[in-house]
Amino acid sequence: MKQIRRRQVVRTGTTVEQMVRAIADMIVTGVMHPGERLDELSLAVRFDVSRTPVREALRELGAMGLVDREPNRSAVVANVTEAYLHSMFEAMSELEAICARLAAERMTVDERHALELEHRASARLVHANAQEDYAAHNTEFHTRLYRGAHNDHIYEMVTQTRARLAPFRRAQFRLPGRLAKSYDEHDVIVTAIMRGDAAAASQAAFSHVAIVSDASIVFASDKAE
Amino acid sequence: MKQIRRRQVVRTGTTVEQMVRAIADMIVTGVMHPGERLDELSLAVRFDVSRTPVREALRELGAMGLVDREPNRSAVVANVTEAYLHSMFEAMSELEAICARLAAERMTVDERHALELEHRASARLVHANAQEDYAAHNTEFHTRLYRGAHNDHIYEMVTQTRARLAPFRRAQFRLPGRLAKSYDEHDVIVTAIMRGDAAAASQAAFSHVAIVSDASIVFASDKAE
DNA sequence: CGCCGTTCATCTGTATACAATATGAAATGC
DNA sequence: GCATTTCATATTGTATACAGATGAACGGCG
Repeated sequence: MKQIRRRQVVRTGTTVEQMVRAIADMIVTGVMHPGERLDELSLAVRFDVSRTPVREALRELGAMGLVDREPNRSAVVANVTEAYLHSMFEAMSELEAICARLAAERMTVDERHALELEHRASARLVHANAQEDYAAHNTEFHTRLYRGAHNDHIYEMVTQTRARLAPFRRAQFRLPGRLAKSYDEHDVIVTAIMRGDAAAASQAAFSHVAIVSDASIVFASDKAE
Repeated sequence: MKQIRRRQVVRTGTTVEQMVRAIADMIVTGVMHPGERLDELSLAVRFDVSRTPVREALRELGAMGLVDREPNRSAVVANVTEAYLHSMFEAMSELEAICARLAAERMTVDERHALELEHRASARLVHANAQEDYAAHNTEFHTRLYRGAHNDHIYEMVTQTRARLAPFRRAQFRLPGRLAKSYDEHDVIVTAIMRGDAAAASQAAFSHVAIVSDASIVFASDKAE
């Protein structure tokens, strides 16, 4: 009498892994905001499963750092301290620098070519001030860098760090002129990588992320309620 | 009528967090070997809880990378590929280098002093060839470096990476002469940090870990059955 | 009028029951 | 005798039931 309406909600096979991805996605893409509650029952209803797999998903998200959990409290979208946020941005700079350096040394000819193409293609988006599309390109660009380092563990770390930072830098490309600056910075990185200049690539990648960090931290503190 | 016998086995409050730590510890300290099964029922009996919290602990360990999980199979102690192992060691070098650099720049006077004391104290262990004790000292020494970088996120990453590597470098100080070499390498790092030479500290830390990596990988492939 | 304790609703933590899947052994056909 | 199928058993995956904790509403009492 209480399961009259089934099958209305998320409509997946709904394994725990899929739930993890779905929830992580909501957090990373900003559908859910830091501090927002994730109560088990609501999620269970939403995904049309019992609380058991929901709990497992939440625990996994907790281990990833995307949600905060305390005993006998609902999990909440991770709401990091300003100090920790700063440490993540700094770590991100360091990781990007490493990736750029290794990429300059290790990328295959194909990878270099693809990176350059991706980069050149984004020029159009800058001129059109297509912020959404540029953001997507930006993700792709950086992912190519991370992959280009040819180190799976570093890739894991940088990807996870990036995911955890995502909720805090949503608005980065809204800053006036940021698109063009981003493009120029990418250009320096690409140029260095193309000529195999590890030091220059590393330096450029470090600054690039550091700049984004500064801007984002401002925004993050803006929307702190 | 069926809970006559409780409280016989592991004797903790046995929260999930404690189980995670306990199992992680068994893996990291080498009580359990890569590939070994972790079946839920055995663990449940062992910790005197039901399978539900055990499953959550295993999922968390899976997220940490300490155990591998596949659908409908028992979790097993993580058994990484040689390629991935190599990527972790390389990442470890990079992270250590970062920590040493930042530590050289940021450590407080007290921290520097404590690091130097810790280091000097270990000389005795080298002469006595006290491998176990030196291993403990070594952990402490590196932890001081990580903390000294004053970056919580990097600390998390390096700590987690170190934990995942632990099962694969158990025997590092068994190599003849390794203790003395380790001490000398630490010495270079400490000296550089004491005089605030970030570049030298970074370089020394990088090589130090890279050397350990080489040795460990040999050992790891030795004992691959 | 305000403070404190009680009660109740809500939610998490854990145990248990059951369903689904994989594994290994026995049995059967070739 | 070997391969294959079938079935039993062990183990994971999920749902449900219940116990414990937390927070809020309410009412008594100073």
